[in-house]
Amino acid sequence: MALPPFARRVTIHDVAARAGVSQPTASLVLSHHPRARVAPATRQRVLDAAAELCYKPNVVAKSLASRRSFALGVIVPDVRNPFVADVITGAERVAAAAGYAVLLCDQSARSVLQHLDVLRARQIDGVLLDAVGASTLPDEALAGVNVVLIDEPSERWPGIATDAVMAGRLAAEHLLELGHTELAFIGPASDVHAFRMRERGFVVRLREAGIALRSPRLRRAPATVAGGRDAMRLLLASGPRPTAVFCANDLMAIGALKQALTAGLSLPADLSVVGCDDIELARYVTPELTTISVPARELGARAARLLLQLIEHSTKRVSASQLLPVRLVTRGSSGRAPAVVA
Amino acid sequence: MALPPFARRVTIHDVAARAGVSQPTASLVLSHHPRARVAPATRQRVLDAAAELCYKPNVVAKSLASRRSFALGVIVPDVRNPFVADVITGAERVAAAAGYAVLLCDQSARSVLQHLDVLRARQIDGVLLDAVGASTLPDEALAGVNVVLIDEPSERWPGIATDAVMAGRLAAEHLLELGHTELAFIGPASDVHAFRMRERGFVVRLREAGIALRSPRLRRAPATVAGGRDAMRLLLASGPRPTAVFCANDLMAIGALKQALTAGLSLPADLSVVGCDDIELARYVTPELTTISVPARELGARAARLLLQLIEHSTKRVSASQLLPVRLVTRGSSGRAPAVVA
DNA sequence: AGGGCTTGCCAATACGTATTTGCAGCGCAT
DNA sequence: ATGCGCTGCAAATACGTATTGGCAAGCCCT
Repeated sequence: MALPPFARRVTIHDVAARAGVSQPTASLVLSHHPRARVAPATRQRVLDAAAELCYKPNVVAKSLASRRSFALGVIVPDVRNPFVADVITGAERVAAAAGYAVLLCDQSARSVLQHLDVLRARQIDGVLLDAVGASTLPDEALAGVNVVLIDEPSERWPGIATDAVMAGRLAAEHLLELGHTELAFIGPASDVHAFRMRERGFVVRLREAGIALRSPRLRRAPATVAGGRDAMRLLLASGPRPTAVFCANDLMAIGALKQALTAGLSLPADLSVVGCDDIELARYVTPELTTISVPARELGARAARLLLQLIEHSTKRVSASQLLPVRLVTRGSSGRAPAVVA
Repeated sequence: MALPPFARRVTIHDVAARAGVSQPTASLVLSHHPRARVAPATRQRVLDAAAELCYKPNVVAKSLASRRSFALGVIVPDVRNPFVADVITGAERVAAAAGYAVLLCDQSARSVLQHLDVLRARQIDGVLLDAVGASTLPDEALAGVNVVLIDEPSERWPGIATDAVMAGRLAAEHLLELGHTELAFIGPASDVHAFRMRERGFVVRLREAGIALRSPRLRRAPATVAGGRDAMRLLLASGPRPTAVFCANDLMAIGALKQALTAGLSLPADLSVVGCDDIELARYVTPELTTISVPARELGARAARLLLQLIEHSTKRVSASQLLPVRLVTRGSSGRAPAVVA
């Protein structure tokens, strides 16, 4: 049943007319209302008519009438971060499978608050906030929206997070086992919970081993390759060189690693570098990056599933936020501590 | 003027009531209708009322009434491809600045045709198709939608592309200048125009230099790191080794480069590798990747601007598709051809 | 002074769907 | 036979905005 050119889109009224029923009846049938009292024969006529006319419901009208948009917002710091891209991929697949669209909201395009305003104006059904500093938002910013936080546990909103403290601990333990005692940390001075916890896990585990991380060996920089590079440059320029560095994410670690090579160090003989996230490119730098693997896509997928539950079952309180496990992936950028420390 | 808790959202009716005018008048004022005949005093009362009530228009209702969604769809093969992420970033910024939202449509979540259906149902105002094989779509798939193709020139739809043929030529010229005569190409067997043109430019330029690219040195693989790695493995296993390889994108080049190192070659002494795109990580592999720089973000931004023009001025025929220039970025992965070829 | 034109606004309607309510007709029990 | 409850549907209304048409008041002109 080909559409004539320039045909007006077929609406539910057309379907109703062809089936010989009223528009509300057609709506009842087509929205698959569970306890809809419609005679089987009538239902079939409506379904046939819809099929013959290739009826596609107008989501906008549906949204207005039902006050649901069948869309999720995903607010992220930067799509270009491969970890973030993985999270988005996981979330979008789940959303698409459930019939939801995904509105991409990058912090580089608008602020989080602006994005939330826009999403509200679109009657968004739910919002995923990924590592965007949700805890620093004013209370009313998220009022009345279904929200799931990614990698940022909170008592106020449900969330899915990875075991960031454990990530830090694993990195520390790995380096301790390799005999390192001169350690450093590079991470952002950000509000993002996961970064803070990775740092905390690392620092605490070192303290348990009797090692204190003093200020020059605790460097702050943006969570990017350039940030890691700059931090490493400063680290090498200030005081006695550490023999191992843990970076808050792989991008920083790659920058740090690269800078160390540029400075003439050989890795891992002179210096071990450990990252966090296990992005695909961790395997493609030289030496390959030892890192803490974090299930990014799974993180996005679970967050989306949780959000859909919130929306569809309007669950008030969801089970306590979930923690996804992380694991150490040993590659070439980490090795035994040099025998003698300068 | 704080909102009372659980307040119904303020609608244009509330604004009209407070300003003492009818709803249509309020609508006239608030939609900034250009030639709206409204007395200045009335206009001001409406604006004041809107400000006092913190009126935020409901985009869904607006969409239904105006048959525009103020949203763009961006259909891409994979957000996790850093080049694609850059394109998206450019597009989203432009869209956001113009008040449009961006619906992310990843091929891994739904097929292009499905995405187009979904977008149509949402009354999408326009769609950006990035390297998604638009030329292979059935004609009716894009009927009635504003479309701008990215990196895939076509007579049927407007588009923004990069000079892919030139990219291939530049790579060829660079390697020829370095004295290479044993060359190879690694690229996907895909419908994506840019990849085909990069290949063509490379092959044609070599032919001009009297060099024919025969089959074992023209390898097909998916446009990913893994694809590049596998292709390089096969390349090294079959017949006399080439001294230089051009890859259709940086991801493949990184995989190829890595595999060559694994095989014990030293770069660029034994083998030169050239990529295409200049993604950020091209600078962070070792050796740093020589590549053809392609303005990804600019590509996305221009495509979005063009699409907005199409939408807002409903231009029938846009100026012929634009071609963005590319340039060679020489780094460590390419060098002079070995003196003696085995 | 009266007719035409402009100005400023409102009433009515449209957009396409969901939902609520009410009304026939039927079977059943008395 | 009469009342009651149930079934199956349609009529009416809502969602929040944009747009069209028309009407009254005021102006200018002759």
